[in-house]
Amino acid sequence: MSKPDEPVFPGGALSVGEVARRSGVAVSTLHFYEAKGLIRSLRTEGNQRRYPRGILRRVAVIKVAQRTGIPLASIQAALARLPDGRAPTAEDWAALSRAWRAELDERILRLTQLRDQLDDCIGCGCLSLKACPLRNPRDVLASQGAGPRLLEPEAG
Amino acid sequence: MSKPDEPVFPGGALSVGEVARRSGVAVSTLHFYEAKGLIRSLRTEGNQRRYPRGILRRVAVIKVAQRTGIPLASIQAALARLPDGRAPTAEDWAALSRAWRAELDERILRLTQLRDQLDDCIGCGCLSLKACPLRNPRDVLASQGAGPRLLEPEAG
DNA sequence: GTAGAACCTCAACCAAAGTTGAGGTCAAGC
DNA sequence: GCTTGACCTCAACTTTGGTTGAGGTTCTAC
Repeated sequence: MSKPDEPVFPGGALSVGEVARRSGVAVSTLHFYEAKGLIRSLRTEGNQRRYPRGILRRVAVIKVAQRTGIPLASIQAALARLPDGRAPTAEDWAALSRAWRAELDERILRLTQLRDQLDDCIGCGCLSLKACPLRNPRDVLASQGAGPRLLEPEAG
Repeated sequence: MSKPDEPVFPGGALSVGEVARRSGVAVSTLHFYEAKGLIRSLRTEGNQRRYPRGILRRVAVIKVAQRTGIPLASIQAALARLPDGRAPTAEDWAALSRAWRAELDERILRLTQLRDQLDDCIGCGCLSLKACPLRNPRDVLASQGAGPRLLEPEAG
């Protein structure tokens, strides 16, 4: 409360330290995000980063997307599709949110299916049974043709 | 179908290649799991791995746990608590499943909360607002004391 | 009795998402 | 005008969950 205010830069720009403090991400992470193309900065004459106020929203969006389980590379790709010249509008952000909500739905659905299957298995101890859908997709499902699967797609 | 059957080893033991084929994980992954203490093998006189049949269930359990998002180290710890001498019973596995089901519930719950918040935000574009719970935990929530949080705990 | 498949170990490499540290610069207060 | 904190770059390191490759051995089948 009695601490001196943060320095106010021309145009309301924020230093990297301020962005770190206010967004809750480390300075090194902001550097890292910049290297990955997730954020950009202007530089002072002395080569220090300055961010427009919109950076806080952008970082917040990145963190939300990360919490949904989306990898940074995908977040970067999505952010890259935002309008280039002007600041993004509420609708721009909302469109991103809708897309990510769909991915989140997908993840929740898959985890829920897994949970339900696990429930079934708890009752019967069926991880020991050949027929258990959780047990062994290659052994059981693979031999039943290429139809829809109960499980998450395999990583490979 | 016309392929020769897999070799049958004494006691129904399985070679690493068979386990890989039947469980859907790579041979290198089985080596890796063994190095991490998730599975064990007996060795032939020629130093080749042989697994008891129960290995397929064990690997299946590992994969299920991984799908719920549990890291290998935790899976290893959980498996280490299984009875040492005898083969695990259905109830042993069911106990594991119950524990992991609880973790899965937790993950689903957090993702669902996140989704609901995202829903709210889609309507109002509120990632731009100071008050948005998704936006900036440090800026908003942190200043409200150490009470329960709406969001997932921060990684750091 | 030998070809070739399957196996062995060990080390190096990969990707993601950062963190840490060295060595040096910038900026603000006294 | 100097000290101190904030900042800069770049390289190396971390963890998780593996994969890849080199160089060598074992097994199975003809």
